[in-house]
Amino acid sequence: MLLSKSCVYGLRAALYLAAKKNGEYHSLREMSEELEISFHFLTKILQQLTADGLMESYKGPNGGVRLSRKGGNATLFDMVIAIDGPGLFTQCALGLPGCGSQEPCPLHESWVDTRSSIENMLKKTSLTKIAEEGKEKHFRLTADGQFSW
Amino acid sequence: MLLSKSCVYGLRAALYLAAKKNGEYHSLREMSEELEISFHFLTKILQQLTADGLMESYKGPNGGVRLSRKGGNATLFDMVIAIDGPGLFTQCALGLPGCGSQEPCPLHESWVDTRSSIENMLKKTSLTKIAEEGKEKHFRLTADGQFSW
DNA sequence: AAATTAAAAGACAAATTACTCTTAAATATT
DNA sequence: AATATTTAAGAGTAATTTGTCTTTTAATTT
Ligand code: SF4
Ligand code: SF4
Repeated sequence: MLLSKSCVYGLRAALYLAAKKNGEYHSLREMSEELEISFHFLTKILQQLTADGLMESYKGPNGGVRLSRKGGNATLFDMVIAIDGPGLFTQCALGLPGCGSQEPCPLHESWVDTRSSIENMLKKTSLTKIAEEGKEKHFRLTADGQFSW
Repeated sequence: MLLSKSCVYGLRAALYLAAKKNGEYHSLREMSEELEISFHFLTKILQQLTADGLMESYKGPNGGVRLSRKGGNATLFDMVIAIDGPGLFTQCALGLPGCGSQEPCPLHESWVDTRSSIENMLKKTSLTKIAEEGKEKHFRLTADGQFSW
């Protein structure tokens, strides 16, 4: 798997918030139900994202989470880094330490190419752009496609 | 992580055998020591590859494993499929079922592109080609670079 | 035939990832 | 002030991946 489940859930939640745009707080309960993600698990994941400054939260009635300024301008890459860390973009095809820093292997060139094609794709894709396209084209965020933007 | 550890170990072992080329059997003990992979774990992994017809094994003194005809002509893609299964090439960026078969999301196009760039890279890279280049250029198969072709 | 070598198979253990539950802290409403 | 709402934090459980150990099976050597 390219991305961990935590990461995928985090992305879905971030897209959810980006689509609602207006900087309102949305409760985790609401999000977990609409996105069909375990409430407590989602809580954990979004805690990471708020700790990382990509989201901000507010406690109490009508509280919830929303994208921070930083989060609103973020790309998929930023989200992936915040949750899965940089491993995907630094680690080596053969699991050897120090990719590229020592004598390379024949895989190196092709590997580094595809690795940065992943990286570039994630970097050029901003949350808000995706969310807008998502609303236009009615893409789904849930397995059953029941989620409406 | 793109590839599981099992998969990475399997690839290293396959490259090892491809580099030795002459269709001799190599014992798992020898390979596990040279490649610095746990003997028993490597055994399990290569059992999968022999079950899949990519390698063949021989018991008893001077026994071991070697690449089968099929394995000798295999690409990295074949190895990955045999160990990690097709998930990497079929699963979706957002973890939704049925990628592309239902209404797509805005991620779909970029996602499918990078996904097939991974796939193409693995498909165009044959084990034996890599092993030859590896010997020429003295690339490393182990963390410490001590392994010699 | 007996002993040795090496893979196959299966049970087991540790580590990581995925997920759940409970309690605490902050904010709002009454 | 008391109660309700909602996130934070932490402990605990389940599942998967990773790694180990033991026994069995096939082949060779003596
Ligand atoms: S050269 Fe190949 S083996 Fe060496 S670090 Fe880069 S990808 Fe890994
Ligand atoms: S369109 Fe997007 S969400 Fe839908 S299956 Fe393809 S990658 Fe996944």
